[in-house]
Amino acid sequence: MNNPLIQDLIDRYVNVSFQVHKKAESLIKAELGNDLTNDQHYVLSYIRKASGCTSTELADAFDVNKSAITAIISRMADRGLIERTRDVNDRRVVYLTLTGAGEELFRACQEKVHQLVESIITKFDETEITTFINTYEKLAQILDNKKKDELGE
Amino acid sequence: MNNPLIQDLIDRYVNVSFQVHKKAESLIKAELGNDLTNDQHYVLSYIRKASGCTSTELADAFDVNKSAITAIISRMADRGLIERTRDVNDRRVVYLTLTGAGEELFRACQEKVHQLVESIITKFDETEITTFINTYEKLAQILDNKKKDELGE
DNA sequence: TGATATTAGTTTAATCATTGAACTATTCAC
DNA sequence: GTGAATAGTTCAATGATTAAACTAATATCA
Repeated sequence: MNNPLIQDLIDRYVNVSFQVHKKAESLIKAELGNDLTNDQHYVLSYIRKASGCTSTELADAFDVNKSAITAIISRMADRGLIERTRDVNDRRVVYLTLTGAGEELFRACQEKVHQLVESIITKFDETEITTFINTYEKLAQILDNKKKDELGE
Repeated sequence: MNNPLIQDLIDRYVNVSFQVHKKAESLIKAELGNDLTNDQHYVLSYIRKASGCTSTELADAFDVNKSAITAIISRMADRGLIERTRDVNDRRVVYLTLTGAGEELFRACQEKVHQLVESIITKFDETEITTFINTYEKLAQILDNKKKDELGE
């Protein structure tokens, strides 16, 4: 297609998503300091919500190789933030949970991240931000389907 | 603040931005294949628009240490994608430009990325996507100011 | 003018993230 | 009960990142 309007939207989207992504990561990283990398923060966040999840599930959610997850989990397990427990019935499976220390560190980091996000989104009026997040969530859904389509083919 | 509505928006935003970011990176990565990493694609894209820019400028735009840029540029210069030219008047400064090969590779990759983005944004109606991008751009601006504020303090 | 600051960029050592391939151990299927 | 599939790990290689020390060039200003 050669609709110039669409081309312009694509350009703007590619540009802005790249910029926001870089800057947001950087601001979050500043909040996390030396306690957690951004990836580790994501992983803690995921396990906290889905306590007892598996590496395979994480690899799916994060769209990475299972060995990448093994590496991240190992680093955090070494620091006593995450615990691995083998399933008694299917001994191939390993369940992931936060330790007390993991929970505590996550809460402290999440507090900072929420304050950061709050300081940002309160610069929008409520309708604007709600509309934005709605579309954003729709986009997440579309990307998810896109992924599944590709695997299905 | 304890406004539960805001808290909900923050939760939704943190979640969705994380998801979209992961999935989008992954889809773009699939398009780029073994030709370029996502970061390298960003760098080519930047230099193409700002031909003759410096490492310092890139480090600013990408919010990373200058040595990170040196490393990325070096890898791509080794592959003949980017050229470094010293300023004649201020011999500390190095200007970055794409080589012919860099230009060509970028165009091929950009073509694929644009097709991907087009297949996604055409699932929204035009008003929706325009509104979304407008807010997104406003967000980019706010993040940028936030960054400058922090440096200023 | 000349000593000192600053600036642009690189190098180095260390760490984290990622992949693909080979591997272990377990369970499933027939 | 043998062969295929599954969950997870290990290993080797590569890329990205940082902080600190460094080189080389330019700016400052006494």
